[in-house]
Amino acid sequence: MNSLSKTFVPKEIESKWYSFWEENKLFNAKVNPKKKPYTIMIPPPNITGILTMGHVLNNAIQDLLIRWKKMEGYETLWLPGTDHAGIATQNVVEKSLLKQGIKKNDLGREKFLEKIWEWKNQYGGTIIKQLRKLGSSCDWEKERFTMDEGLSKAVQEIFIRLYEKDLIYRGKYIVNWCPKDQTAISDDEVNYVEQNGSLWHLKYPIKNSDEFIVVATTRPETMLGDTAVAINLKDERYKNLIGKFVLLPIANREIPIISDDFVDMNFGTGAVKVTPAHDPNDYWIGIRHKLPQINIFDERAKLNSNVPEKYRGLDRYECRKILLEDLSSQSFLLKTEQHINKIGKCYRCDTVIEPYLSNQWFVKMESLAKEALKVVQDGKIKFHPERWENVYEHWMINIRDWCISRQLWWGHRIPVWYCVGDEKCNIECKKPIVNISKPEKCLACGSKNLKQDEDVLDTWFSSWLWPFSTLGWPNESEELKYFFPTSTLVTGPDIIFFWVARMIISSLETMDNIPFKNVYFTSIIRDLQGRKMSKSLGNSPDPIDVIDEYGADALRFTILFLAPLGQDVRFSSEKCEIGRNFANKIWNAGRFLFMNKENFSDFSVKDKIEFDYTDRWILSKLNSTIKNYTIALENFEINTATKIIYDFLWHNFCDWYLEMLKSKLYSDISNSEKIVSLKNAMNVFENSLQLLHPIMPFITEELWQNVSSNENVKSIMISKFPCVDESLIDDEIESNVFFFQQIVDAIRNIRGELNVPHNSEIEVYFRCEKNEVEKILQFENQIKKLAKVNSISFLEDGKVQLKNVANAVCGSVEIFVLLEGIIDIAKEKERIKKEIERFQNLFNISSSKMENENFISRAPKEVLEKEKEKTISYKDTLEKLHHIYQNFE
RNA sequence: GGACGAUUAGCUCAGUUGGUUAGAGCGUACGGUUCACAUCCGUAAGGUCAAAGGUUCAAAUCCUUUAUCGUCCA
Repeated sequence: MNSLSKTFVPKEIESKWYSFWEENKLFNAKVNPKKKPYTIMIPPPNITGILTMGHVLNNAIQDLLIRWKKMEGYETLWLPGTDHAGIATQNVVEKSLLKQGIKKNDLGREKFLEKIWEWKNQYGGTIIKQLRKLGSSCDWEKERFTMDEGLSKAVQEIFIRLYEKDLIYRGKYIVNWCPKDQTAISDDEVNYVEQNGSLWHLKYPIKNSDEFIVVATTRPETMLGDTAVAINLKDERYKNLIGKFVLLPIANREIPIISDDFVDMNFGTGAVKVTPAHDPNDYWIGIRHKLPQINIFDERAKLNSNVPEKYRGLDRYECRKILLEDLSSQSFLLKTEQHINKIGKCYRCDTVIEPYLSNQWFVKMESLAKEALKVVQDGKIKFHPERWENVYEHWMINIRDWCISRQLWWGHRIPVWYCVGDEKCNIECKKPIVNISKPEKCLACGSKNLKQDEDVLDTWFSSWLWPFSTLGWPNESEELKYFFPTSTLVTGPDIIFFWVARMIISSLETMDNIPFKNVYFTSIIRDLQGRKMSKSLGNSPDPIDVIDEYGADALRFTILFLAPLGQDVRFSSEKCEIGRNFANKIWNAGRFLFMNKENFSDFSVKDKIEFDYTDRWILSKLNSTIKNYTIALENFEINTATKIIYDFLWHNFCDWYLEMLKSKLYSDISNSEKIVSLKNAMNVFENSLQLLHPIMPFITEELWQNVSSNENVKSIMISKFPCVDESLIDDEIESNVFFFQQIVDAIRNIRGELNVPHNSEIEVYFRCEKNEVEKILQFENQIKKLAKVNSISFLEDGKVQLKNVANAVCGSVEIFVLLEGIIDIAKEKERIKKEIERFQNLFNISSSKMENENFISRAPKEVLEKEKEKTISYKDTLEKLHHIYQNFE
């Protein structure tokens, strides 16, 4: 192993090992009754998407879980795939065709879909390719797409099942309608912009009275479609009007005065006109109060026949102008206020969108939600962090029906046919025919003139089946039986309603089982200013660039290190230095071990040699690390786990253990003794690499291949995950080594503070109890090596007064560092004085507690005992420091 | 308006059920390149834990209020 370069170069090994894993089929999962399954379904990214930092975090966590569970002996399946993203994909392709001068409508539905498939086949796999760069151990042979044949079948199947159970229906729904493009658009496609507008106050006369109620509106023209006036029940001004009627001006209709919590008493006059057909909020008020919905526009937003003749055919803004004049002349317009409001515009053509009622398909959610709520409340499904359960509950309790139809071409076409019919048609022909394929004829009139519903289903209507449709449902495959329910879902909290909740619902409905046992909600990645990373801001680093610069391991490590459970994380690519430096550190620790191993031509040991305290110490530390690391992972405390292994490798293994090992390797002990320690070092290193592998797969594989103790196992991926050996956790050894470390720290502190040159070795004297002499001597060589000391001596109590020394007190041990000629007495005096102040402070705090009777009577015994010891120790240290200080006088 | 979260060193963040001398990484200052690593090693400075009350022998941690920021819902 002399080929290891001085610094770790990720590029040289990443693709090599990824191919190795794939060629050896280490990512592939099989039904294996001898093993327990562990399954993760990837949240399918959008085929138009490219890898973002959010994906990096999300997939690093999934890969960590999969690799860890695989090493623990589970049959792991991480199933990858993508979703077809109806709106996004259709828009992308539509735009690119427009650049070539081709319009969607000129092509027609079938040709356009062909174009989308072409696009999908060419570009749709981008993100999947990028995931490999990260090291993701997905089972690529099982990759799925939401518009695959099998998954499409699942969509049709669930639609029909729910329809037959009367859980799917067709109804009116208010959508964002673009009057220019004449299509509904999704909420995401509406841009809300602030505009200077007006707030018009209109007087509505109350029936059988001379009084008026004044409503304030930003859209007076919609009054022609008003079906109520709403006020807040708590509003004293209007309380007595509830249940009365007003006579709607111009339209001359009677409409009721109702009360609804939605009404903001402080906005406008506190009374609002309700137009259920033309405002989303009013729509819901209308639903709650069973109000009629009067649509006053046609699809071009011109007034239709539901308004008085005078206004028919007018554009909505033209109508507003004329109507305001009429209201004014008839004294219904009380006043006009300046008002800034937000209006929605079509992101494509900038036309003001019109909330518009249209025919849509819905899923009845109420009955479905009940059990889905229960499985989370009962703890069958656990959320991490838990607090998202509240959000989930709130949504489930206040659930609304789900509008699943979309006016698009790209997606699963709704499996519904309508009889277009002929002269024989009757009422029954109007009933939709729900069927996977086109029925031969209308069941009512026998006509063969049938037309499929033009709309497609919401993309979420296919992804809510993802945990089981990907395994073959509705077919009862062996894989479905074995891998379902899945183990953990890793996703963002922003899609808890869109996706997580709906998967739980669909799974309970079709599989009669939960879809996953745990849900891990990831952090949101922000930039350094705390802004969400987004394409339009351009503040999102391209993870592929980051991988090229720092390496995939470094990126994975850094993002997991920075992202605590449930908190957002501020990221910039420079932070990957944390991971890169750590990788380099491990790399060099490996180099050190391999280089030293090569110094021995025969690496076997014949004599029976026991481990010394340094070896037992690192084994003790290793085992508590294994224990804490595993507990952290089991609790989904991933950044805690990351910190634990970082701290162990860097600060225990490298900083102390390897340094102590050096002093042995360069001493005159026997080769066998050296080899025993070196072998132990390699064993501990191997275990550390295995712990770290799920986080940093590439570098650990590369190093493990050189350190592996088992030649029958070809990859660290399938080596056995370290298991804690409690018998090796040794408190006594740990406290002894801690004692030694404190001594070394104290001497180093003196060296550092007094600027003793690195290469000048120093003489050190100790003054301590007899039993501690032995203890210190045990560490003699290590102290010499780690604190750069050339001689160690002991002073008998009170016998010698040393001048020209720097002093330290370390528990009951006094340390004197001989610094003839170097030491500045005044400076040293100052240093000791500071120490005295520090300990005096500690002593005061501690002793005042011990003087507090309440503390003594009420604090638990252990706390009391500990405090007592502290007081004694501080007092002892203080006395020694005072003594030293007096020596200067 | 409601719900949830955040506020700890110059910066980014840890801190489990109340009891440690409140930690880490980066940055800063000083010293270091013969023997794994300058992507490194050693040392140090830096905090009235957002504010005010309260509970307790004991509060960064629990409770109340306030402020600022953020997310979701309406």
